[in-house]
Amino acid sequence: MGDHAAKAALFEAFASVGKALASGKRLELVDLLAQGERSVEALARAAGLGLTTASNHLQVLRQAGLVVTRRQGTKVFYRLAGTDVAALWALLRQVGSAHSAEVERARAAYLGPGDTEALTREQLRARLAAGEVTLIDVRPEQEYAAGHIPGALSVPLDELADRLAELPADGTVVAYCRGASCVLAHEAVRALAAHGRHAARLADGMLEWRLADLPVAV
Amino acid sequence: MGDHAAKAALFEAFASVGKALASGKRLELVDLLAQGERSVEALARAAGLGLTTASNHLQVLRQAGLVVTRRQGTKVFYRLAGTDVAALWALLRQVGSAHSAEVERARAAYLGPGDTEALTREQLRARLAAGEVTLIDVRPEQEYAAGHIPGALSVPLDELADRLAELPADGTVVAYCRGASCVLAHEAVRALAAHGRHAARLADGMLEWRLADLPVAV
DNA sequence: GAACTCCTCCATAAATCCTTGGAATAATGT
DNA sequence: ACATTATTCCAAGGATTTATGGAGGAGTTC
Repeated sequence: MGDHAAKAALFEAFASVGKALASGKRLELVDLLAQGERSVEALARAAGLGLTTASNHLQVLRQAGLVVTRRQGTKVFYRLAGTDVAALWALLRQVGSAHSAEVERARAAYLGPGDTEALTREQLRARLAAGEVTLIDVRPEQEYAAGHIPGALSVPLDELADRLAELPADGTVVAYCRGASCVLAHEAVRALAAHGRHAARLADGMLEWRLADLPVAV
Repeated sequence: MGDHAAKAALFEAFASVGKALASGKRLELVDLLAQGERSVEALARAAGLGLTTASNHLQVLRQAGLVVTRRQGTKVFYRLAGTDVAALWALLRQVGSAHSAEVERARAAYLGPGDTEALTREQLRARLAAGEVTLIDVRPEQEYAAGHIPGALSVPLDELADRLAELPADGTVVAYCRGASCVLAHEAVRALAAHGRHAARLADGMLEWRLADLPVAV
């Protein structure tokens, strides 16, 4: 009947999923994995973690069922266990942004002043279809290769300053990156504006684009 | 620029939302709050927690922005900070059920054999509209009062055995409760079947009904 | 099979979290 | 003012989690 122990066990099982989301380091890993699969070493480097530390965190994520692995040669590639995991990460972020003052403060401090022009996905699609904008993907090239918005040009943020010549001088350039809390597009817009270009950014990023089931090019 | 400390701070801020979801006890509180607001004492009693323990957990949830409070006289009522929080809880459960073997095991152990007939929301609406079924809400009366499916009769599980006379002997009775991992409807169906009634349950429950923006009676 | 790469497992110390009782606070009633 | 009810704050122990080195396993190359 009202089996107390069984109920507690079920909620503890759900909590182990919550626990997986209870560390900033692990969330960084999830955020990276939402862009595509990666090896342990690549994840550790990208997240600035020690190898064993990264491996430990990945075990926690795996135990909770959020990620799965694939072995290729000596390397082990991790990826998210499903679209629903990406959706969970996106929703966690949204809830935090909507209700936590602490998140809002940290968001503003990291992303910078919210004065850059932002386009919704729908606006971007319309302006892309009309040929009114040049779209650039400012994530690292590897992430572009794992899937990007059709029509986007890969211009990693590092290379942006050197590759301004490739972008039309008079049109609007729209930058996008990983997702709603990714800093790359913000910085790209500021850099472009500093060079006198008219620039805007996609309000969120590739994560939300995929979740909206919009077409993805590879 | 690539301000490492600011990025870490933002992800830690998101993680504090994750931490709020990292305890089975807190998830029980969230599950209760998804049914409607309650006082601290009522929550502690319903979740089987010490008063100070419950208050502590509620502080964690509040700090993360998942719940908000309202004072009325000497009592403090807690409620979820928004629909998105309920959605987050529902999605966390779904992800756990989909990918974690541990969750599946605990779910089966708590909810019992999955042999009871389940209806989707759409099926239920159609059969209700056609007058083919009697719908009963087997949650505690207080939760029914805070909002229920239109046309449902309040028959808390405790009272079900004594109130069989109120239910048609030859029709189908459909029971529902809090949500997808709530045991009440499962037990109600088993109890009804044991008394020779034809019974089924709504596959999920009130939480998902609200999230689907279906009409709610009060 | 020896050397090598990549990753996981284990042990440990530091940090953090959970639970619990008792004191403090806030609103209400006498 | 004082007592009462409902909740939060504080402190302390015990349990859990985290970061990090070093040992061990799996797969590849020679």
